[in-house]
Amino acid sequence: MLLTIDLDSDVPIYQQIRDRVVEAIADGELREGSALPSTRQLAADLAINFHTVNKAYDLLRRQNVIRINRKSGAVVRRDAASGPPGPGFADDWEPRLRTLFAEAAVHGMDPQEVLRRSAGVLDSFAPRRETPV
Amino acid sequence: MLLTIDLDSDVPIYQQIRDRVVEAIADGELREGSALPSTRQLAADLAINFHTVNKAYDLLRRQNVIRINRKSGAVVRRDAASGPPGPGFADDWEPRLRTLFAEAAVHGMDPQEVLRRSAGVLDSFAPRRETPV
DNA sequence: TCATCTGTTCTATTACTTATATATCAGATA
DNA sequence: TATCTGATATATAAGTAATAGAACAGATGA
Repeated sequence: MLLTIDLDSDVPIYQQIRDRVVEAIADGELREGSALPSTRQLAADLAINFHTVNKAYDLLRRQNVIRINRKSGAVVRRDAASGPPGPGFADDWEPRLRTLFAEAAVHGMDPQEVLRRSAGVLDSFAPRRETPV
Repeated sequence: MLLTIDLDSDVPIYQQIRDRVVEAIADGELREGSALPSTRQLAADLAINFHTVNKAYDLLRRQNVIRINRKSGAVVRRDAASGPPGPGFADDWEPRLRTLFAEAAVHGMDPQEVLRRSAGVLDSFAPRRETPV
């Protein structure tokens, strides 16, 4: 199974699918250019409605993570992670980092442990492909 | 103004209030034991319904960030950030860290820059109060 | 050619969430 | 006493999440 979801979670299913796909790309399980399952196929595998998968894929497309062609289906964008992030991305991303870290701080997690776990997560990701010469 | 919200955001208002309060605590703007505005007062300041503030405060209470007494109102918990975080907290927190970092990676943010920004956010927080002797 | 699978689009329904609006009550306060 | 507070109840309007069924056109492989 490429992807698992939790129907009991309060995170919407389409959001879980988006998150799992993004994580699979970061982990290197999904390479750039590789195809995702068809919406109907993934919906059948997950035993959910194909409209829900459609919504997740559309979200990934709007976030420039995948491309969707009528011909080749949903494909991980080759240029999603090439070059520096768009200028607007960090402006949207860092406040969310700040909120997440504040939550850890308030619950008593030591700053050093936050950094340790952060480094651990980053180490678990696949190394960036070298820019072709 | 203790707190500002964005009515145009797709983040629910009660969630924004929760996030801002958590951040204010991490920043040291809200000390442990200090009181939050009354629900009606904050609602008036923000020009929103007091039920929305009520929902935010109730969320903060269920997440053990504040205490609510009929007498003293909403107060930042003294023991929210004392001692190590509950064992279940990290299990809930780290997957969200992983999702956020995966998003950065997919959008081409360098792991070193992720770490740099992480350290920067942690540095912006107020130092933990020393455990009384 | 034919059957099938694909993405795309449309309408519809159910259940839940978000935010608002009133109203009431009891305890605390000045 | 008048006022502010938290707490609780009900109601409503708008939006979201997920489901369901249907239809169409392009692509695919037998």
